[in-house]
This record gives sequence, C-alpha cells and structure tokens, in this order.
Amino acid sequence: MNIQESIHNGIQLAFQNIFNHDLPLEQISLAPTRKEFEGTYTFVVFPYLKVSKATPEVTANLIGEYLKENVAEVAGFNVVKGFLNLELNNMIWVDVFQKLFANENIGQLPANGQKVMVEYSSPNTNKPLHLGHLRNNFLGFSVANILEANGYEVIKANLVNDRGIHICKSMVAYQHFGNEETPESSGLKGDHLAGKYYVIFDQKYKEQIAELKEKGQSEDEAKKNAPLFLEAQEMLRKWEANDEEVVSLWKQMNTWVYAGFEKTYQRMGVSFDKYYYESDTYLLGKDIVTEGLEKGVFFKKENGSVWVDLTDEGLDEKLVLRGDGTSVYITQDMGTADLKYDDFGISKSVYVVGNEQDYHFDVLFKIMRKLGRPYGEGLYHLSYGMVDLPTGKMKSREGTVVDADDLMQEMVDTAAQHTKELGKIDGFNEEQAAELYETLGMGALKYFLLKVDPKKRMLFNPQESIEFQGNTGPFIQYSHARIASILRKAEQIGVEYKQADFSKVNKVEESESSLIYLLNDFEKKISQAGLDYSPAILAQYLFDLAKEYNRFYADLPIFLENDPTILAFRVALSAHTAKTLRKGMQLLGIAVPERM
RNA sequence: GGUCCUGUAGCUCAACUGGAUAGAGCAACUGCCUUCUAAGCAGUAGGUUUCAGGUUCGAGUCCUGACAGGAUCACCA
Repeated sequence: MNIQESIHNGIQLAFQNIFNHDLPLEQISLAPTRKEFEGTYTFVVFPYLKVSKATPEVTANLIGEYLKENVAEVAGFNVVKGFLNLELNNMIWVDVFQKLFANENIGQLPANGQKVMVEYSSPNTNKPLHLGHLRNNFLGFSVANILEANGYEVIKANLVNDRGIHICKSMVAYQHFGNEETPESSGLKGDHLAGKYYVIFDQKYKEQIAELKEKGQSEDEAKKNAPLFLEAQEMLRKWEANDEEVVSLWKQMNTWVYAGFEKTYQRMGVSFDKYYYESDTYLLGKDIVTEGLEKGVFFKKENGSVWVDLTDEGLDEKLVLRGDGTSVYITQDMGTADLKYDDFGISKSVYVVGNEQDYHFDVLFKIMRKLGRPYGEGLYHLSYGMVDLPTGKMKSREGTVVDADDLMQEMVDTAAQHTKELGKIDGFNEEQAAELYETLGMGALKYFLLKVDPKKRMLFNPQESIEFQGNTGPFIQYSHARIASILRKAEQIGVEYKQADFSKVNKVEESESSLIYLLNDFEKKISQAGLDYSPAILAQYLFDLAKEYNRFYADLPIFLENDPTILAFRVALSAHTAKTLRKGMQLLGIAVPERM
C-alpha cells in the first residue's frame, strides 16, 4: 500500500470512529501542502463540517489526532483554518524510494486488454508537410506512446488524403509546366516537387481569373470558368473513371511524394502501423447510408439526398449523401470508422485533427452513436489549436508556410551553433557531434510544441520562439546528461548502489524528500496524461522533476559525502531520476543524450 | 446572426479539476564556477486572472451577461 492509500484509509476510519459517518474512499482527496506550511499532504475539512457538526479547527484537530495515533506514516500535523496539514515521518521517503528503485519497468501500467487506434498526420499528397503538421505528428505519436504506457494496445494509423481536386491541381500544373522534371533531375524532395506545382497552379489560376475578369466576368464566374480549373475538374472525372494516363501520372507523383514524406517522418521520429488511403476508402459508407435509412436514423428528401436530423442533439440537419447518390466527406468518414473497427476490433478511436474540424467530428460521432456502433462511446477527437505565425495565418497555396523540413534543419543548425559556442564538443567525433545536434534540435522543437495544452492555439515566432534554456527540451536533456556523468564517475570509483539496501539511511534532506515525492508521482502523471490525451501534462512534470533534481544537485554535492550509505543512496536517487526522465521523454518522442 | 474554443506578469505558458498569500520560464537586475557539466543554482522586481454581476465557508476554475481574438455553420475535403 502506498502512502496516499494508507492516509485515505485512515481518514475513512477516522470519519467512522469519530463522526459515525461512512465516507467513500473515492471522495477523499489529498492535496500537496503548500510550501509555506509544514507538512506534505493537506486534507481540506470544509466540505465535512455538516458531518462533524463542529468548527473547521475542531474538526481538523480531531481527524489529525486520529491519524497521528493510527496511521504509521503520519508523524504529526498542524491545522490552519480548515486545512489539516499532515506531517509525515521523514524516513518513510526512504521506503518509498526503495520500492520505486526496485521497479525495473517504471512508467508502464499493466495491460488493460483494450485496443485503441490513434489516427494522426493525415497528409495531403499535393504538398510537403508544414509547421502545423509537426504539431499534429508530435502530438499523435506522443499520445500513442502515452496510451500504450497506460496499458492499451495501440495501433497508429495514417489516413493519407491522396485524391481529390487539390491533388489534380498539382497534376495539371505539372502536365503544363513540368517539362518531365523529376526529384532526381531537380534535386528536390518528391513532396516539395509536388508542392512546387501546387503553388504554380495557384499562380497561373489567378492570372487566368484576372484575364477573365478583364473580359467582363464576375469573380465567381471567372473562378469557375478558368481553363486550368476546368482541366482539374476534368482530370478528377477521368481519375474516377480510371483513365490510364491520369492514373499513371497520379501514381508517379504519389511515389515521389511518399518517398519525400518517408524522409520527413524518419527525421520527426514518428511511425505508423497502418496506412489508409482515401483513394481506397472514398467510396465507403454508402452501405451505412442504406442501413441508416432502414433504421430510421437517416431520412430522404424529395431530390433523393439523404440527411440525418441532429436537432435533438443541439445540432442541425446534416447531409450524408448527395441527391445524385455520390458521397460527401462524412459519408467516407462513416465508412472508414467501420473499416477501422472491422480491421482491428478497437474499442477506442482517437482522431488527431485540428480544431477547425470540431463540428465535423461532433456530427460524425453522434451519427455513429445513433447507429449503435459498439465503438461509438470510444470515439474521441483530439482537437488541437492552430500554430500561428507573427505574420498571420499560414497558407500553402501562397507559400506563406513554415516548411517542416526547413524548420527541423534550422533547429538542428541552431543546436549545433549553440553547442559549439558553449564549447561542449570536446571528445566528440564528427558523427557523435552530428547525432547530438540532431537530438538537441529535435528535442527543443518537439518539447516546444508539446508543452502547451493541445487545445490552445499557439504562436510560433521563428526568430525567438525556441530557446535552449529554462522550460525547454534541452534543459531536461541537460539534466539527464549531468546525471549520466555522475553515474560514470560512480562506476569509476566503484560505488555500489544498484542492489543496495537503503534501510540504514538515517537522515533525509528536504531536497531529497521533495525529489522522491516527485519521482513517486510519475505513474499518476502518466495516467492523467492518458485520461486527458495531453502530453503537456507529462512535459510539465518532466520539467518540474529536472528542476527539482538540479536543486538537489546544487544543494548536496554527492561525492563529498563521507557516509558511504548516504553516498550510495544519492547516486541511486540520481540514477532513478535519470531513468524517469529518459522514460518520460521517450513518451514524448524525445531522445536524451548521455553527454552534452 | 447561431454554435464551439480561447482570454492569467512585458512575452510564452502552469495552477493537482472549487481550496490557503495565483506559480514557472524568457526578457531586466543581484549574487554563485581551483569541488560531480554554469544549457545550471540562489535571489530581486513584475498581477484588480479582459470587464460586470451571481452561486458559497471559499471562484482564475462553476452560472449569467458583456468585451476581445479565433474556428465553424457547403449537395467542398
């Protein structure tokens, strides 16, 4: 039993014995005591005054006395107004640590037998990935890791948007202006090559619109009548009719784009277990429309279009199939939801998609629940906010985006420059140095994007956003490297700490107990991060932990300690902190170096 | 216009889900490297939590109404 549990039990017994009141365990909550007061945990008694029929002070004192008498861990207490601060026997931190230290497999909760799919990334194959995709990918990958640590079996999925009018735009532009250019001949990554023609399409398209307007057409007419636009539409029709030439160009460009994406994913450090392609799934969902009509969940209008009425849920009527019998976006998504379930038997399905699609997913999930899908309650939209630039919103078509590949390279270059300035590469060969720069640059970038609550929109200022000091990835990486250095020294001078028995440790300093308190919180934080689908909770925890360690590090110089038992204890404390940092950062998808 | 999200120190973010005197980092200022890595540590300064009401022992957190920013409401995806 851990400390909190035994205090919880003690409080329950106290209520039974003193007030003759049955207080369910799950209603008892302990808060950490604020720094200004003596104690470790605080129990707030205000809510129970009706039960105790006494003043806050009297109530708190009665419970405090009972806990002091009957709960071994509680050494004393003090009462401030209605706050009961419990002072623990300092030595219990040694026991707490001993148990943590013995756990080989920290940060992994027992399997819960449930399968969850995390869909993220979901790129369009007409352009390269940008800053917004970085947030999406890092979030998705990290949440997948966190759910796995919470005991789920996780399937990471990528639903590639490889068809549609926007893809045809790149293709049309390539046909006209491509001159047989290839990634090899141009030296461009395949995804950047496709993106180049997407931008060209937009430029030429705008020119044509301007020409038509000069000839007297309205803006809307011009947009619909521009030759390039008509060509793109025609190409989509041909693609759907399986036209050989169009399909072959489509395949050719896709091959290039996927090769480019693969490199980007590799550098990001993300991976997928399953790829879905919209070119395969875009016709799915029509059978669900039929099913919905039969079940009376959907209804048909005079022109043959099919709708769902969600007014009882506070939404509107939504179209699920066009009058001509063709699909809309949501038709396909209904089909894909079923496909995922049929493929894997998942009980939960997480969609990592930007918050501009909040309404869409609200509708989709309500429909699937109305249809009585077994996975209906497990559908979750992990909605995240946009990444804004100081100059405003990013637009791929206009080329005002921060490109993912460029940004990652820039971060790694900055890390390299920074590291050299600090003179930290003595003893590194070229390959090791390059690896370190990669670790630090990517660590800084990932941490920057993950430390913020996903649902909040965030500002990215390329000039000054990413720091290497303070609440940053490199700060945590640095703390780890520091400990690694201590462990090397301990190894060198032969400190035995790995199998040590710390029961003879007879004093615990404040900076030690604070550190153990935090180390003890690790699994709770993983669980919280899983429930909230929020890597930010974990990021914040790891920063606090690294900071607490650095305080301990400055406070108690380990190798100056004369008592060998305490010295070993402190080395062990360091080793376990390093392990926790490493594991936690791994859940964020961030590597930690042994030296830096 | 309807719906949803956000609003906390100059800037970027926290606040254990309603608890005590709202905390970190950056930027500014002051100390600390002949002792384990100074990408660090200790400290100073910085706040009417957008505003106005309400609920209660207690509100940054819940409710109502303003204000500001954003998203969305297509037989687009």
